[in-house]
Order: sequence, then structure tokens, then C-alpha cells
Amino acid sequence: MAGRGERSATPEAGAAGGVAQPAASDRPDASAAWRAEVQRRLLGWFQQHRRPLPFRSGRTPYRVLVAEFMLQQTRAEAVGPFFERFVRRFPDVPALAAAADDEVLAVWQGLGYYRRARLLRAAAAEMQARHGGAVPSDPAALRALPGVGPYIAAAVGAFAFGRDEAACDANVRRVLARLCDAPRPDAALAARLLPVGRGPEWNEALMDFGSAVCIPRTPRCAACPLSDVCAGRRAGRAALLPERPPRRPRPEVVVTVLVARDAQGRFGLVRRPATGLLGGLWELPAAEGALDPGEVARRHALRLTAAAVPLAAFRHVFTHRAWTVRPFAASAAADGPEPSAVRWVAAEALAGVPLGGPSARLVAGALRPSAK
DNA sequence: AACGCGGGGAT
DNA sequence: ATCCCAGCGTT
Repeated sequence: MAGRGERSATPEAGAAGGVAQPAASDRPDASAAWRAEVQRRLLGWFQQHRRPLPFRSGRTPYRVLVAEFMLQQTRAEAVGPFFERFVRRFPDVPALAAAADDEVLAVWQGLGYYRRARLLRAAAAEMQARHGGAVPSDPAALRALPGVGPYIAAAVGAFAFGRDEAACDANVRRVLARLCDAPRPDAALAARLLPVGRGPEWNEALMDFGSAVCIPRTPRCAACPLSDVCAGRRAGRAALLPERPPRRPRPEVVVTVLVARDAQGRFGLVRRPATGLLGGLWELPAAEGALDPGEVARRHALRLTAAAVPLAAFRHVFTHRAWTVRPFAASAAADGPEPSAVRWVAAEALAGVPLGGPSARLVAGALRPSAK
């Protein structure tokens, strides 16, 4: 086996911009003693620093499943209020299975990645039909549910059913990448490090540690109880791990929006396509481009009953694109020769209609007592 | 393997 | 301003 010092025998490694990587046998996770020390210290840290998150109390398989759907690409702190609202409105699998997509989306509004809401409802329907209205404990049955991938299946296995499964999320990946000096750690590495019989606790410990100490960009190594056993730190590249894929530029899009209201003051809304950005949500009539408001009205088969009034433009930035929104306040009617898909919704009925981000903001602004 | 998919908090 | 998050389904 190559000793640690022999890596310098290949000085060209890493010269071409790539990060020099230790051979697998050089990584510390090959040592049982190192693994035991890491486990001991991390579980000790966790005992003092466990986050009291709402979805960690009153754990049931259903609550765990709902939380894991919400937690995809979403910070634990952001999920809290949505989780509480959701399980109050849909307390169990039968309640969720019986709900309409729009009811579920309305509770989900503001949380983002709206496809998750529909997949979760579909999963509930399948559990109702095939698993007696309960979350299945069998890993294969879990993995077969709509919206359940390798991470959620493992997380439910561990948190809901107490199994020794490694839930390898972004926090865990980052912590393991640094501890083991591995550019892209996988679930197999996570599984190797998991202490037998401590699955649920261990997963939580890695997540909370990654959220509080081994944070992105600027890890708090000075305050880290593992810094002296951390291979990434020893190699001087903890902050560079895990390896990040290059970011692509974000397309800029201009959208012209009508804050359209009829003679009764109801809002004119249209439904977005079921798939894609803000899929299935409702929004104010809009069209891409810096258009004349009359043109936007024409495309939605609306007739302006007064001159549209320009409102303050604003930017709405998504992860993968940015909108510059040019809104107009417009009085309108759908009594033209063409059939209009616009649905008129009174202010009191808006709570049941899931609105996409910019439209939610505009509707809220229009209802605020002080208009600009 | 690459890509689309939200919103917000931290830096 | 950029980065990143208790990922998944599609192509």
C-alpha cells in the first residue's frame, strides 16, 4: 500500500486545475478506529446541540414523510410553519388522499417546488389504495411511492421506523466530504460511517452539525470538535469541499402582468400549465415581453373597460431564471367574442386559490388599504 | 449525466 | 450580488 508520504511521488497530480485526491485506501474512513472516534465526538456534540425542530416531535411515519417532502432543497427553518399548517389541515393519509390538488397547493403556496405537493398527494392516494391508508415500512414499497427517492426512503426508514439507514442529504454530503476528504461522497460512504443501532440519531447529528458548524463556504473549523481528525482540514481544503458543479447563467425574462379586476372588484386569474415553472398554480393574466397592456388583455380574451395604469416594476428571482415584472392595474371584462379562460375570484375566496409568487405579491399589494 | 424546479436566509 | 438548502423526476 502506498504510504501517506508517497503522494508527493506524483507531483503533477492536481497541477491542471483538478484537485489532488487521496487514494481510497488513504482516506481515513478506511480505519475502524477513526470511524469510532468520529462517531463518539459527533454524537457527543449532538447531545448538546440538537435542534428542536417541529417535525422532530410527535413523530409518526406520516409526519416524517410530509416533513421529508417539504425538506427537499428547503432549509429546515423555512419548513417549520408550513409543516405545522399542513399536518393540521391534513392530519393523516386518508385526509390527504381525499384532498384536491388545489387544496394541497394552497397550503403549499410560498414553499416552492410545487410539484412536491402533487407528488405527496399522489403518494397518499397510493398509500390509501395499496397500504391500508398507512405509510409502508418496507423499503421497496417506500421507494415505489411517487416523489420518494433514495434520500426520502432512507430518511423515513431511519426517522419513522428506527432503522440503520444512512439518509445522505446535502448536509451529510458536505460533512462527509470534508471529514473524509472525498470530493463527492455517496450513500455507500455514509452507510460505512453509520454506527450500528444509532441510525436515527446519527443522521440527525450529521445534519445539525452540517447546519451549525460544517457550514457551506466558510466552515467554522475553529469551533469544530472534529477539526483534528478532519482529513479535508488536514489537506487545507475543507472550504473547497464538496466539489461544486459550475453554475450556469440565469436567463432574464420580462413579463407584463395585468392586475385585472372586474366591476365587482374580483381578480381575474388564469391557471399555469400543470408542469414546468409554478406548474398548476394560478396567476394574474400575463405575457412574456414588455408588451402593451391591451395586447396582454387580447391574448387572454379580456376587454379593458378603462385605461390600464402602470404600477411599479419589480424583479422576481427564481433559482434558474429571473423575471422583471411590469404590472398594470386594469379594469376588465371577459365579455368579448372569444371565450376567456380567466376565472374571477373575490378577495374573500383567494385563500383557496394557490397563486404563483409574483401574482401573490401583486394581489396582496392591491388589497393593501394604502394604494400607491 | 444533465437539467428543471422556488423561495428565502446567510454571507 | 451570489450561494445554497433534510432531492426528485425527466430526458
